[in-house]
Amino acid sequence: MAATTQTEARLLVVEDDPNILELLSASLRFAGFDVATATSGSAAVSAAKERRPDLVVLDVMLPDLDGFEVIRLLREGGTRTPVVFLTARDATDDKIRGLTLGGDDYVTKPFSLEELTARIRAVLRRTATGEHAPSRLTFADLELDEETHEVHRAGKRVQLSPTEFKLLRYLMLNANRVLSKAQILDHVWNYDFRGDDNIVESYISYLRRKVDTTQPRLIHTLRGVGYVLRKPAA
Amino acid sequence: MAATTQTEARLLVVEDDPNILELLSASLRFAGFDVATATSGSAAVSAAKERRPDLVVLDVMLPDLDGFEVIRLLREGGTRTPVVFLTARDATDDKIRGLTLGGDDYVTKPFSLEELTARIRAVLRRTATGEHAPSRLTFADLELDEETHEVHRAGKRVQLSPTEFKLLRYLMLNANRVLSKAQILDHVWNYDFRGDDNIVESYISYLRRKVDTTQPRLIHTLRGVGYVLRKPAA
DNA sequence: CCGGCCTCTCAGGGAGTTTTCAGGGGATGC
DNA sequence: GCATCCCCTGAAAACTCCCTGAGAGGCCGG
Repeated sequence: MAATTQTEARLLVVEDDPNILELLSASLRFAGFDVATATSGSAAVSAAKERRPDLVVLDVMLPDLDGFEVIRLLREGGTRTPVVFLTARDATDDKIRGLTLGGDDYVTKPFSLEELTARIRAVLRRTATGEHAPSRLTFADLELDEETHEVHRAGKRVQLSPTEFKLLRYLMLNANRVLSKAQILDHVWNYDFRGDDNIVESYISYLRRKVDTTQPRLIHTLRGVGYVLRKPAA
Repeated sequence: MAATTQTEARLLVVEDDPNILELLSASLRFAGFDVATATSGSAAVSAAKERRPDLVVLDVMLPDLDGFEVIRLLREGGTRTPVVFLTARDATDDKIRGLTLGGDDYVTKPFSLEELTARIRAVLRRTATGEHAPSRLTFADLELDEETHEVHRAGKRVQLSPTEFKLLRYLMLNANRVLSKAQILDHVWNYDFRGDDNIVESYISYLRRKVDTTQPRLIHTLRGVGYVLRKPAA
């Protein structure tokens, strides 16, 4: 995905399912993060002590220690590394609650990569030394605020559904880059989605109606290739 | 979540239960306080002498000295640091009673973070040099007074139950920020609450009926995301 | 001990959102 | 010009999430 120049934050991704781990590390690397991995709780603890990551992406269910244990061990060591947990959908787990207190966050499986990277960015933003890193993306006269979930086109506020919002954010993070429908599906939709490409066309259509009715048009179709967000050629 | 920029007051949190200590220090830090911790009465005394905190959050039940002893030792040393005590629910202890006289306060376990931070703010406000820091929150034509517990909408007095009041205060402290139901649950409800999200929906519904019946509507639902207190789109 | 307020749960209904499907139209290539 | 492929979009089905009324249970004050 995005060479969104993530200022090279160091991540530690902890996940025992090799498929998901591969998916995560590949796409987070591509998003510009410096990624290390671990497949068990104990390995995670030592890796974290050694590499001192800026943030840990941590599956709650691990073969040996569970995610909370891992964090407890790390924090006993005095490190206050922020965490984004990965949890099962139905996890009404007591411990999950309380996570939003210390600036940590969580994402429920199955998630979309857009969702996960957005949470990671948000947590890093909050814990960044310089107080308020901007949570606002802009492109031409388009503005999207990740914190307030507000979108403006040419100064006018636009209401978007969750999927529309994620799609637009993905386009904006990758402005001027052509994105295939498969690519969009892989990033914006949950990784277990098994529908067809047409849904991307549908959502592009919705987005155009809501944010691309004024000149100049910003969302362009490249027939047989994909879509791209860009200003028309000069 | 509250980057409510707490003017960086220095706190000393004294609590022997590691889970609660972690909960407290993480969230108070995140609320903008400069937090130091201690897990015993004697450690608390020396930490307080060394760091000179603006306020001490002090569990009454400690392994060595009890909270009152700690305070006695400190005050013998001439320091007049304000305190917020943490006590068990049933502590009908006489000593607790006298606390509110000296400008100190107490919160009974299990508490909500909203409750605790509100008490801390109130005590700091009272002991602040500049006499009366404002205890009134306002947003649009909504007014909430933390001291008198009065709420007005468009100049008209509104009666709220305790939970409704805490929820509204939390929304107002975080105006224009989107709050998920999980986040609201974490902050407004006691930390041992084990119910589901629906209770937040219920209380939002109560609040709307009491304070959001007039135009413009201020409490908005962001489907699939959370709630936000804000003025309608420009 | 009774009544009233408050908290919390449950479930039905409704509104908004996601997904699918199919027809039509424009672009592309022959 | 014609056939084909790809994309666009309206419509509707399927689904999810949210709102709210009703009521149980607890707590407090009378």
